[in-house]
Amino acid sequence: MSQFWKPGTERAEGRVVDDEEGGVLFLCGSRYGHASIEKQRQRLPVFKYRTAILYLVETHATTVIVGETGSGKTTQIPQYLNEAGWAAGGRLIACTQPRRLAVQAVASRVAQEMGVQLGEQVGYTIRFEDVTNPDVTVLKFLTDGVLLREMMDDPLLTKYSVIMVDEAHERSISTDILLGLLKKIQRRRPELRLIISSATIEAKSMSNFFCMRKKRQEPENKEHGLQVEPAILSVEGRGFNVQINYAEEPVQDYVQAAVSTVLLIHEREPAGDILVFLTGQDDIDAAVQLLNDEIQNTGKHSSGLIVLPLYSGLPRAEQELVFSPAPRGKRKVVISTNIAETSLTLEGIVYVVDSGFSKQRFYNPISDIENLVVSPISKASARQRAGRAGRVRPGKCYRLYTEEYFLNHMSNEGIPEIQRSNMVSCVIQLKALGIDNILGFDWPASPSAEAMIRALEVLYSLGVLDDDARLTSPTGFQVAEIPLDPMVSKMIIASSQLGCSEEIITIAAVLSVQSIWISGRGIQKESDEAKLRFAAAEGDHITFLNVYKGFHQSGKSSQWCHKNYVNYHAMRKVVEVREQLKRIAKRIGLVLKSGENDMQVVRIAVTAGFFANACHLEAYSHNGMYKTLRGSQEVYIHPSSVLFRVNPKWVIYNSLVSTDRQYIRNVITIDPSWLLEAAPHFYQLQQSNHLLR
DNA sequence: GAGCACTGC
Repeated sequence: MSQFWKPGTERAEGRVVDDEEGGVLFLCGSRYGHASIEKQRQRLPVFKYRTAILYLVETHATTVIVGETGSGKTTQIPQYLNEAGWAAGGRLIACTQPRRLAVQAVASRVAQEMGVQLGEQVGYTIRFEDVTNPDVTVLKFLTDGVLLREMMDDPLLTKYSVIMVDEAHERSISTDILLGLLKKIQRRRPELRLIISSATIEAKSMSNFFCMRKKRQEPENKEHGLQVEPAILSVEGRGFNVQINYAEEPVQDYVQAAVSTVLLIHEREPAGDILVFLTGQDDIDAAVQLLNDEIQNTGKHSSGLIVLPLYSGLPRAEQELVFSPAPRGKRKVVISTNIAETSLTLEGIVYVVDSGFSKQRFYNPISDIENLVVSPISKASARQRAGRAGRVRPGKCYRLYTEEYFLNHMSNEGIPEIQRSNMVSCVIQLKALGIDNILGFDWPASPSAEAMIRALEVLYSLGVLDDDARLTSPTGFQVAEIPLDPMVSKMIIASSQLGCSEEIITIAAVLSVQSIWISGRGIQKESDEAKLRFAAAEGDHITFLNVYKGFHQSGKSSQWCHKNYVNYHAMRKVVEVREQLKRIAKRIGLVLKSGENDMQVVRIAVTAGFFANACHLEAYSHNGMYKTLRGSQEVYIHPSSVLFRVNPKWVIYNSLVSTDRQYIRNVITIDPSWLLEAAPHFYQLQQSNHLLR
């Protein structure tokens, strides 16, 4: 192994908190810390940890907490705050997480530690689930997205006295919006305490973001006698040391290199499971195949390996396999996407193999296309991946890249999601919160001007924003209330006027889940045939209505789904989303009505939201080439669509995926005259001549 | 005749 692998030099890479910075309280060092920090650090007993946190919260408007897995910050800090009386006077302490499962897990653990019933003093709120009691709940755990929704009714979050934002370093869109808004709220509510929990490497930039003093236009905070500079507090976790090994030479083929590394670990290292990080299904299937071939060919050499793939698209039952412990004398190898980096935690992992890559979404505001691209990960991600090896005992991490690359070429943080995404939903959310100057909003990381302008254009064309970029009434406010892409929301509002909202809400719910079909190798033929049973000549949206109707008539039966190659879990989610959408529709004054069997009116409602995605079949095109009306891009109907090879003259699509060709997915036929009715301002006279030609 | 990193309201 020494021929290939070189141990890391274990320096204090990226460590940003230091006692020389002043105002930094060291509770203890980091396991990555170097010798000088080790010497100076003090190990304080737990009661001082509590005292320190309370002191910081009493004296600092914002406190940035850094710490490692198992440091207890997520569960203990809320309890300390509660004991210190921050929840007195009917005020609440809120703690956000980016994921639903984490919210549930943390809330139930805190309730258990406090010896109270979940949903009483300690509760949680996630989409579709509110386990709180307004009269007695003092500690409330929630997803950051839910807190953002709450701000639409209560922009200053007046019922909370402390807000803790956990996992802020992950920089999800919701977290970034929330951080920007919290900074703004703090000017109006100087008594509000913020606790930002972040990975060490991000602590300094979080602290800088919340530092009021830097902005000259904010001198009034001194009047409140608060220290305006955020404090940074570091806590130690219970994680074990992970020895980092780097490739000696740059790796040409990371799938092959990952496979070789797994075999070497298996041959030379003591018992313990292996977790391999690759980028996606293709890589993973290839690696699984290579490993299994190796096991067959070499017999004894690699026996005792159990190879398991893991990615979110895998059927539920196969995903469950990775959680069961390996039988005695066997070693489990889990080959995974990023899902195992944050969303799932596997026990028993001692060795991590890190390819250094992941798939990331990138949005191009000029072409308005989102792409999935294999990209290098950040140091923060690399460290998170390595940490997965140290949960049960000291572990080892094998990085399939050189140390020189890690130190000198890998970026610290990675590009925040907000700079890689379409801004349409984000802009309408800020507008609804009364942020007028969208382009001047103080973000932790600013989205590109092009993306913001494109979003404003789209919202204007939908009639959601007026000439002064303010929300229109009622459409703009209604669209903002619906937790979906604004084009889908607009379609729902139109359906209320057209008298087919029951059908359109079903379509909106289906479009909001990944796929309602079961797919997989070996069942393509059967599932295609099953799909034909529901296929509608009008296109995919109407096909979805047929599936939902069948599911509903079966009594929402899982057997029915199984028989028809329909994904039962997805359909359950459709039902849940549909119910939520109906509640919201009623609240904002929409009419719930079925169009009965009139599918034309349903297609007109779809056009009202998605007119910008109209395409027409190229004349004399023999291979089904379409061109988009806006932009004249060449696109093709995706083979998964019921309209594939049918090639009607005029269609509208829901989404565009870009691979070797541009494919349009979820496609429906339209009459071009509807475009002019839906958006006369969008399709000007010139285009209308073209349309009628 | 293809292809789906991962969340979330």
